Amino acid sequence: MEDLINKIKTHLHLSSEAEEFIYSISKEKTLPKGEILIHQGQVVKKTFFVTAGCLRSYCIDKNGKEHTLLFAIKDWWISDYIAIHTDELATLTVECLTESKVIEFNAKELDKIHARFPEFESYQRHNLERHVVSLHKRILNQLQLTAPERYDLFLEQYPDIEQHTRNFHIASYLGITQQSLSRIRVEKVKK
Amino acid sequence: MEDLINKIKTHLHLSSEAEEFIYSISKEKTLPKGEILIHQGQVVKKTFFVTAGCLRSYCIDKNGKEHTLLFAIKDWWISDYIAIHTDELATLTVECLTESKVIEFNAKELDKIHARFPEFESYQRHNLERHVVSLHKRILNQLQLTAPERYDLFLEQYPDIEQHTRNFHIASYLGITQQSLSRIRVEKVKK
DNA sequence: AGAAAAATTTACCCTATGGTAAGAAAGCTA
DNA sequence: TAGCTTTCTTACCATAGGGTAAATTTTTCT
Repeated sequence: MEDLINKIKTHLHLSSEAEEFIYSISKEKTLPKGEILIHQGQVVKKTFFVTAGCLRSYCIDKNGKEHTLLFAIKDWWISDYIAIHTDELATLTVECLTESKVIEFNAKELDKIHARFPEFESYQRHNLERHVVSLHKRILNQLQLTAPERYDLFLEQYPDIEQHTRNFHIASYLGITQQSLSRIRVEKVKK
Repeated sequence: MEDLINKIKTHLHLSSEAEEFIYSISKEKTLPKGEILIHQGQVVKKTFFVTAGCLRSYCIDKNGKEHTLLFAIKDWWISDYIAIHTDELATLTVECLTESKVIEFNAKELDKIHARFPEFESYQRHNLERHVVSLHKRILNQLQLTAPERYDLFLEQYPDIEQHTRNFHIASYLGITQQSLSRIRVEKVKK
């Protein structure tokens, strides 16, 4: 819980009322590896702030193949924002890749923070702007880089994540098969 | 100019002061086809609201190939938000695909609207949330769909855009070559 | 309209990545 | 630690899409 409060405080003066509000609507949880927090096809009400461990969100396509949208480690948020903001059922699944600690919020309740404490508006706007930038970059990288280049970039961007993930998770993030990633890794070692 | 004001008014009560502010910091422009609004490698200061015509933003990779990030038609915003929000030089180029009308803003000045008229905060937050959702969907589509499927979806999402764009623009958005798109189009006609 | 430029199509072959399957390695559980 | 399960690697062949180039069509310019 401290982690979230501290993170906010680096960007914002947090009144004791606002801090109290955050406490009142959140629940800290420790989750085992493999736990599913959001199930594809179900209603999505929750959003999670990660304080330890590693989670990922992914969709399953018509052939049963998984495609990873996001890995979330300490200090990241994770949920199915497609579902939350379009009021549809989950297209994503969110699972714990390792034992993890999260702070759970009801997304609709959390949203009220902006009305009650307007100083959160611009904080949240900045978060969203940064997120948009990272998504723009990811799309451009997917368009212009080869699979080995994307893998190298991934390792730069998530330097410690291989402790937490299996290779097939990374492959499904990069848009290649597990076998291709395995070949790419072999080539890297040769050099 | 009316278009922008009207668009905002569908989401927000717009005070006459705020309307006045928007007028005071904006400039309406008619641009010929081929005009470049943002040049890769230069400082980005401006952002554009499109009221007529069609523009696109794209990057050029190390082999000289173009990759389209976004097409913008009536009522869309376009700029290089990577550059604006990271204070770096433009990685993108923004060009007019047809003669177009835009409302030009200095991005930093426009940003002040949130401090001066706080009601814009939540409006902008919602815009960003919707944009994030569309980017999440695009990434998932790129991961799970074949090129012909992505093309079909593109035609659904931008039903009238083929009037404005060349096929190689669309190919560079879908992440395929012009030649592949040509083959896909031939196959579609056969069915 | 006619010439020039640009875009599209088509054909050829090539390469990166996919699919399947089997064996090896690693990780988990009792 | 043994046995079971999952993941990773390797090998094979298959295929989607890429690269080059030339012919054709469309668009632009004067």
